[in-house]
Amino acid sequence: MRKSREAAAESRRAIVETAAALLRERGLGVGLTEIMAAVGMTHGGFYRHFASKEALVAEALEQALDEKAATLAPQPGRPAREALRDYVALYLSQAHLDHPEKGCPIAALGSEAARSPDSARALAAGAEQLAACFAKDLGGDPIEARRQAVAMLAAMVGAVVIARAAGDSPLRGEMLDAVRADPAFRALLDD
Amino acid sequence: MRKSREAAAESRRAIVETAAALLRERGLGVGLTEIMAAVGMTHGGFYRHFASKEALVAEALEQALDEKAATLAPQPGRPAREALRDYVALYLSQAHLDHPEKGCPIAALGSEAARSPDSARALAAGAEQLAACFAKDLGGDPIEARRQAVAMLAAMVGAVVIARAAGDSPLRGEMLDAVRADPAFRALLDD
DNA sequence: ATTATCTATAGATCTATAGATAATGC
DNA sequence: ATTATCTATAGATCTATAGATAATGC
Repeated sequence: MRKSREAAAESRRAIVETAAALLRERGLGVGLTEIMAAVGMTHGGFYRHFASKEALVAEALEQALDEKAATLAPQPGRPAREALRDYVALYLSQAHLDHPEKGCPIAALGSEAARSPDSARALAAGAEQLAACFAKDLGGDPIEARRQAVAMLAAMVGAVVIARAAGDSPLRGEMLDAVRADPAFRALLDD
Repeated sequence: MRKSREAAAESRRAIVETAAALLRERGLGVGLTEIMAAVGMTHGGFYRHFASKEALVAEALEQALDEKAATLAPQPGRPAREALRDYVALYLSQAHLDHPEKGCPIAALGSEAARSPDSARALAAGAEQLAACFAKDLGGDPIEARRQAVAMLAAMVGAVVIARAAGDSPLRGEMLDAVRADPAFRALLDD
């Protein structure tokens, strides 16, 4: 049942993509058997593509975070501040709470990832990337923009983590509202 | 090797306390065998005290969060705002980053707990409790105090989650500094 | 007699590896 | 001939339970 070189590369890509979604949905404890089954393969084939589960996890997180940062990249003819505004609005939305598998890996996996070095490194690199994009898009004094970018990232991640844990209690929506109404966020979102 | 009723109650208390620390240190994946061994018992004795692992986890998280909220309780002859200031200063400290086992369960377990209903309920109840204490201690207009309390909680949790994932990169300290320097936090911390 | 704890184990995971299979690519 | 994938399995977990043991508490 061997596949062509091209098809094998596609298998690899599918494993990373599927892992990126399943990890965010179910956590770092999700098994290789389940990931491979979701791709349509058996777990035995895994080690032709990756050295270890940890290697896959790191690659999946990196890719997911790069995709997120890419949506913040400057687009010709569109103000950077607008791209940031849309990013923040989507981040602080019910849709984001409901779909961790497509959402921010830091919010979905932050507390667990801090305990496994490779995952932590991937998340930290992503956080740094996001903070740098935020600061650039905010503009103004670079030092204050950087500080505000880092503080905004903290508030966004914390709001989504707590709101998700809140289930369907009132705190769920209140978390999003309270952060959106904070001065720095209002200035951006009301633009 | 049976123990007295009193000693059995002490065993139960020790299991909850040990679990509260180990869960925050190692995550929800920590095994009953390890928890019981840390208490000085074998895993076989566990089910005389608890119906399931999940029941222990919920109880351990509840207790840890109650302890946290208790440090915010009003003390005779001490301004509420001062208690809140100290709480926030400790929360946003290197010591808190370095000792998750004694720290905030929401920051230590937030993203994983969101996936297991009982744990999520415990964390959400704790978050609500903290938000209510914050709002009361902030004083002023109740609506705005509540909003600010919720937003501060989000920023604090997010900052600790990201800072812990950041390992020893510069982002670790920057996270704490950026949130501390945010207007609402400065107003409180500079008192 | 009751019961807190222990030993032992069932049954279900999980990561990783070994060896077989069958299709690609030379 | 090479190699992508599969089957099968080793070895190490993990939660939960069954039954034995021995000390408490009546």
